[in-house]
Order: sequence, then structure tokens, then C-alpha cells
Amino acid sequence: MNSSEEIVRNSLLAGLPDESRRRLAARFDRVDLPNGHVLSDIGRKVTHAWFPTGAVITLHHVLQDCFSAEIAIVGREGVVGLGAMFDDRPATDRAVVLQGGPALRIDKRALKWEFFHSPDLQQALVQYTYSLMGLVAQTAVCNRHHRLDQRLCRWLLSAQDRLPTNRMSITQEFLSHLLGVRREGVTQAAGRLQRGGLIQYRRGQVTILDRNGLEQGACECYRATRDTGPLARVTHTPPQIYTRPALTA
Amino acid sequence: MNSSEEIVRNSLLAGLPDESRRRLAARFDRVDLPNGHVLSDIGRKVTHAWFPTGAVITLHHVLQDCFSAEIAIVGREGVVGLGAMFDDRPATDRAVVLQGGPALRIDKRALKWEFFHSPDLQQALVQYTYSLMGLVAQTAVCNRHHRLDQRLCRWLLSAQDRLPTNRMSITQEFLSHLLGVRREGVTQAAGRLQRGGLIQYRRGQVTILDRNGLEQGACECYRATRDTGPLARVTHTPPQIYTRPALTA
DNA sequence: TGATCAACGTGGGCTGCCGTACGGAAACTC
DNA sequence: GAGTTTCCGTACGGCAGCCCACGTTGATCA
Repeated sequence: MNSSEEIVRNSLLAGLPDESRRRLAARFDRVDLPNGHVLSDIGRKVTHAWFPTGAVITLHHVLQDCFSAEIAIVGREGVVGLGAMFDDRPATDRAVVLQGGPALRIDKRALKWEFFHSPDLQQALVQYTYSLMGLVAQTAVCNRHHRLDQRLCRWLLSAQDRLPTNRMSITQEFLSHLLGVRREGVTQAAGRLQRGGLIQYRRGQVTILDRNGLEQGACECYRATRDTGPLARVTHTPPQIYTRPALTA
Repeated sequence: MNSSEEIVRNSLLAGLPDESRRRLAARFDRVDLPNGHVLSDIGRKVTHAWFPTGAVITLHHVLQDCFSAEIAIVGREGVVGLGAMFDDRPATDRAVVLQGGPALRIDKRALKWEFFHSPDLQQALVQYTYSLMGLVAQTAVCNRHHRLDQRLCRWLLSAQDRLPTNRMSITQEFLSHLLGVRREGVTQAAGRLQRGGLIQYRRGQVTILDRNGLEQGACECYRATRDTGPLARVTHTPPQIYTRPALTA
């Protein structure tokens, strides 16, 4: 499959007019992201942006004292690496491939050129950025207030929303870094969900058995981000033409 | 003072070329934001953006269950209300004037027009947005891991960085909502800082007595955001001209 | 097939913040 | 100047998640 066919698998790109898509297609490399691959890391310069077309990527922020937490999760509805497009300074957070799969990679300078020459792409990317900001904001408050069990339910649901099956590969150790707790905490919380028949966890493989049950157990943040976050935008609204308002006031 | 003179007091606007500034100046209203004024609220549509030239604004996210926490603080280095420019949906967080003062207000459609017709403004606003995203991300992890005393120190320092004096008006009640804890928790933490001679707190008036001491007590997040956050960008780097890279595979 | 390792399970003590309740002092109001 | 409101101080039980330590179970491999 070439990048012209692949391109419509990413919601941000699928909404663009044909001409923009064709110009971008020539700039994309189709890459297969392996599970666990680190796309960008703290202190490293980022040279590309990735539009997942099947892969799922987790963005997390790691502190100097090794504490960390997930900031956002990105699937086919989004893009990773936009920050570098406007900033030559090294990245401040880490992007890791949670679920291996295809993605379209583009050089940041090429993307920047397209950004400044395509109002459609501009609109899509800036709008995505602000919905992502809302997601991060919600997570900031969620991290402060909600219990581990609730946040685990929320995380499992958000992840599965971006996956084709009800199974995913993730160790409790890695999950603990995303949730910002200890590994033992995840073991206990996952054990409670498992005893409740909501999931099955077996050596790095989670299977979601009861989505309704997880929604019951999740905090309000799941519904909030599902309804107003980046995933809620997969139906594209064409950019409106804005006329300059008259100087009345 | 008219808006042409006021405009250079905001760092984002000061860095723009003269022509952009002149065009924008005609679109700005100089407003005086009173202490405690709510610029935008959850569920309300936002019709303007505000570029503070003296005021300080706190953005916080409020959950349905009334939990809340601060997402970011914005002074003369930033702007409030950008999200609404690309999105007609109601706001998802609340913006409150922490320290009254002047600001430049602009209709969102006018700002959007300028955004799409001025690469300089575009560069400045998008770059600001991403540094703000970094600030929010840092706060998300900070909320998860750091102790109240540390976060209180961090907050006091970040706030004072945007103020002209070492005094500010804020009740412990309001501060508790920003830090995402109970009022009593703030009372105790503030009491400890006061007994240590770092601050003085008296009926809604905080005076910072020992910045060095506060820096000692703050978590790493203060230095991190001071050095790489929006405030670190007040020195403007002119937008570079990007040529479209050749198609070399 | 035995050794090794990665991943999960369990337990006890500790602490920071929560929930709740009450009290006091300063500022405002009529 | 008496009442009311706002704001801050204090106290105590409870608990979620921390720190530390150790045990168990699959998977891998020489």
C-alpha cells in the first residue's frame, strides 16, 4: 500500500481536500512502528512528525526525579511531534509506541512548509492541538483527584478506543509509569478489576471483558474526553471562510 | 494610553513586526480587568481573546464533581482564549483574573483573520501554544507526585514572576482550588512556610519574604517551567523563512 | 532440565491528605 | 456598635497509596 491510500486512515489527514492530501502524500514515508519503539525522548531533538494509521502512541512526561505520568494517548485521530515543528529546542516529553502498527512519517520542515501554505492543514492541526490541550488539562485534574481504580478503568477504555481488538500488550510495570503510581499499586488495582470480571491480566497481556463495567468504574474523565477530546473530532468539519469583520466598535 | 503604546507591553505582541502590530492595534480594545473577574467559564462560549499587559490570569479546569485544579497561569507573556478561535464549542476550563490590570481584548474572528494573514502572528501564537502545552504537562505530573508544600512554593514563585511586587491578593480558599486540595490543607502548608519566615499571609494578602527559601522548598517543576515555559520565551526569535525541502526520497 | 529472568502477587508499617467539625478574629453592614 | 460575613487556625479519625521486602509463576535458554 502506498502513502496515498494509507493517508485516509488517519482522521486528521482524511479530512483534508484532495489537493492537500496529494501534495502531502509525496512527502510522507510509510513506516511500521514496532511495539515499544521510542519516537521522541526528553532532551532529544525531534526531526519528524508521525501520523499514526494503525499504531497507538503514548506521550508521557518524565521528571528529573524519575517520576512520570502519561500526558495523552494518540491513535489514528492524531499526530505526534507537532511541537518540534515550531521549536528547535529538544523535546520535553517522551513518545513510546504502545501498539505497533503503521504510521506516516514526515520531515518537520516539509510539514512546516505545508502548514504555512495550506489553510486546511493549518485549521486541522491547530484545532487538534487545542483538543489535545483539553485532554492534557483533564488529565492534570484527574491525576490530582481521582483514585487509582478509576484512573485505571479510564486508561483501559481510552486505550481500547484506539485499538482494533479487546487485547493489548502492556506490562503492569509500564502501566504504572503511565498512571504515575508504583507497580504494586497497579497489581492490586488490576487484581480488583480482574476479580470483578472486568478484565483479564496475564503476563503483559490485558483482555477487556466488560466495557460497561469499566465505564461504571471509571471517573467522569473518560466520558468527558471521549465526548470532547481529539477522538470526538473524527468527523471533519470543513474550514469556514472567514471574512475580516468590519471596524465598527 | 492607546492600544498602540500598550501593545508592546505584551511579550507575544511586542515581538511582531511593526506592520502586524499596527494592523492589530486597530482591532484591540484596551480593557481593565478587575480582580476576580471571570473571563471564560465552563460551558460558556468565548467571543474574545485577551492579551494581558499588566493583569495576571489563572486558567483552571473544574470537574463535574466540583474538584478543580489550575492548568496554567498567564501574564504579559501570553494570551487567554486562543482555543475559542478555532472552535465554536463552549470552553472547557475557567479563566479568572488573579491580579487586576490592563489587557488588550480582541474579537475572536478578527484575531482569526489576522492569524491566517500574518505568518509572524501565526508563528508566535502556535509557538506559545506549544510552550503552554509543556507547562500543562509538567503540571499534570506535578499534581500526581509532588507534596503540597512543594507545589505551594512553586505556585507562589510562578505567580510572583508575573507580578510587579512581592504582594498578591488571594484567599487560601481560592488557592486551595488552584492547588486541588482542601482549604485546611493550604492553611497548614502556608502556616509552615510562614513559621519558616518565607511568606506572610494575612486575610487574603500574601507577601513573599524569601524567594530563595521558596525555591529551596519548591519541586523541580518551578525551575523546569521557568527555564523552558512560556515565560522563558519573552525574548523574541524572529520567524525564519523556510524553503520547501527538495523531494529527495 | 535446570538455571535464569521477567512479570505478577502479597504483606506490614508509614505518611500526606481527606472529611468533618468547631472556634476565633478581622472586616463589612446597617 | 452590634450583628453578620469572610477568612483563617486547629484537631482527630480514616484511608489511599507509598516504601520496603519477599514469594510465586511462567517464559526463555544453554
